[in-house]
Amino acid sequence: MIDPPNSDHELTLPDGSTRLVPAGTLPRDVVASIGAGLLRAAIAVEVDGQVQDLITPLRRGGTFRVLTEKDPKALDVLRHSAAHLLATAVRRLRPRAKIGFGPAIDEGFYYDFEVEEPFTPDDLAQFEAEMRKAAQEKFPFVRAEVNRAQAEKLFVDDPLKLERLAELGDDEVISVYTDGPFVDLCRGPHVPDTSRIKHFKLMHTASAYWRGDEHRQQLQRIYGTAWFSTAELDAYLHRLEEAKRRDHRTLGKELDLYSVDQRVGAGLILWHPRGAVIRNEIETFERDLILRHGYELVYTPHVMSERLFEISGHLENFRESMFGAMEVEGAAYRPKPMNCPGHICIYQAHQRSYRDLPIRYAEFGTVYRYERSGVLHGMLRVRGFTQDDAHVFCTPEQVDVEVGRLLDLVDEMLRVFGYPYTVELSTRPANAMGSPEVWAAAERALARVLAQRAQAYDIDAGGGAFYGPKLDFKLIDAIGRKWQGPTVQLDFNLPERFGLEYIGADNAPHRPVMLHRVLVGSMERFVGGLIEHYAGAFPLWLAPEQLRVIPITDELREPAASIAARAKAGGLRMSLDDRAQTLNYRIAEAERLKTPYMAIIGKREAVAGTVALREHRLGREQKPQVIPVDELIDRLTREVQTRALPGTLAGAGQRDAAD
RNA sequence: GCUGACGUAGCUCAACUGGCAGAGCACCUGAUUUGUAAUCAGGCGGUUGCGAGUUCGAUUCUCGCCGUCAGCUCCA
Repeated sequence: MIDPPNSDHELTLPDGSTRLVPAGTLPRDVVASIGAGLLRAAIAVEVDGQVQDLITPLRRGGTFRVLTEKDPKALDVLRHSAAHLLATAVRRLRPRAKIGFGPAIDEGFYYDFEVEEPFTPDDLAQFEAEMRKAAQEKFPFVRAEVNRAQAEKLFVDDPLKLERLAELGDDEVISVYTDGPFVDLCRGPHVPDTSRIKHFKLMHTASAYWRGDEHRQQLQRIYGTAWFSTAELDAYLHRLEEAKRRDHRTLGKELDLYSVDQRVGAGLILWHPRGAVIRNEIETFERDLILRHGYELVYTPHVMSERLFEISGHLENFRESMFGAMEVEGAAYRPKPMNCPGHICIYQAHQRSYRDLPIRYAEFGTVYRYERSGVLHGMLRVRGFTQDDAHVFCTPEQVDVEVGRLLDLVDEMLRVFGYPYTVELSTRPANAMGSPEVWAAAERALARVLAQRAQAYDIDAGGGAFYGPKLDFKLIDAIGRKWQGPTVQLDFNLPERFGLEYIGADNAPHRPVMLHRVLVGSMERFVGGLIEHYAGAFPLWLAPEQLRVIPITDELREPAASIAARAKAGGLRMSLDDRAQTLNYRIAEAERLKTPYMAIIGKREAVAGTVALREHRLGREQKPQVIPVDELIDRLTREVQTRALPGTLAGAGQRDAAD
């Protein structure tokens, strides 16, 4: 609540007590009146849900809460101040550097500078040392509110700041913050002084467009991270290491899953046999799943006449990201960027009755999109990929049921891979087509279905596509990162453009609703994500090689070969390693490939009809498990059939840290 | 696409300011017959991403192209 100027503000403290303070009181004074210890610990305060620092005069009343280091919201304040500290250091060492923006971001902060020469890693080390010095100097962050003329004078040498200043409305408070030698046009909030910024590190430098506009100049951006404790900083750096260790590009090479080849072209994936096994298992699993869920499989061509994409509108909206046209007998053809037009044509191959609906067409459809060279990234961002695409054509009345079925399908699918997920409902954007009534009805339908199954969700207001609202599923991987997952989109546009119809019970034509949906999205991106999710140690059903049979000596080749043959007959993917190498060497190699199981055959096992089983996931400290061959095959076969996740096996030990 | 860095054997990486391109692993051959994460020896392997230029001489310097990486921008 914004109180009239000059009146008193009523503050409600967390314990329910209230205080009346004059407008313009500094939060610092309020906090001090609560306790001196609290003032020492205070980073900032939250008033009526707004974070502000201790030296910004109170302009409103409401709930009043002191933020200490324990509060996640204080972290943003720290990081924003760290950005100022960075600018302080840079300005000391590079007085001519012009300053841009320096906000807090997810795991740290950055500051943009306009300089003649790009920064080098050496520069970064110097800046960081200078930051530590400035932190020790314990400069207080001092806030001042100035008028426009004063501000223009302060930033006369900083054109980027002047540009920002010019955008501020006349009714807005212009505040500047000073820490020691550095002054910045800034809304705040900030920590009390620079000595609060202790646990930080400059990460890397990169360039960024001013205001994020690729037509404006590029600035030099320095990224850093800052935390309230060494432990948190170390944990963050450790998370980065962990992410690097799981990088699908490195593991993809080490595990021989895929490659790209300059001669083939950037962003085009070559699936090696071991990677193809994973993809094929996923496709087979999903194919069975969707057939059970009432889908029909279709196939459509990879190259289609450009006229089709004129009808669909893709050409007009996405020409820049489509592969170029090729001319065939005077007509232009293009690699398809989407599968929908093909599925629509199949729908339109017959006249449809309401009795036929819903119709659900599914295809593992390979599409090609021109992505700018700078955005390509391993398997995650490519120019050719296979979508597990499907389109549901239904009556408006069937939308609820169909969306419900999709939620079931998504849940069944994601559980198998061990991904928790969140759901986001994206609603009508400004440039939406179709009537607001239809949109509202569709959004209500989506929300209703989510509510029916008590599925929690966030709303991304205005985040829908112009042609319809959508549900986005975000996967959470093994180290807590979010990935784009399944999407379900309602489409009011394509049925209109293509003139889709069905004959209703009233014997009149009606327009069906179209649902687009993908589960994994793209096989390339999904498998890339799985590599990182599992850190290359796939669950048995996906493992390229499930079992490696290793006889200890040459004399045991025969019994080992017969065990291998039995495993193969049992449907397991296995190999026999009877090379004249030491046992240790062969185990090391199988471990390097993260082979889930090794069956080692010595004299004792050959005589007893057993194997000494070694499990990759148990790591270095493990005792071989001596079990009968039948049991081995039963156990592994069952593990494959149940698609057991690593760590969910009966009697499974802790996963090895060196996984 | 833009900015910066980079591209050397299948992989990971060396080679001071321009002066005969090297190592480990992998691979091949031979020896070793191994009890749970790399046995020993020998050998093969390169138009230094591609193409121009400067130079007596280019992995090294310059330009163009291709690709990779970190960001930015973009992602139906």
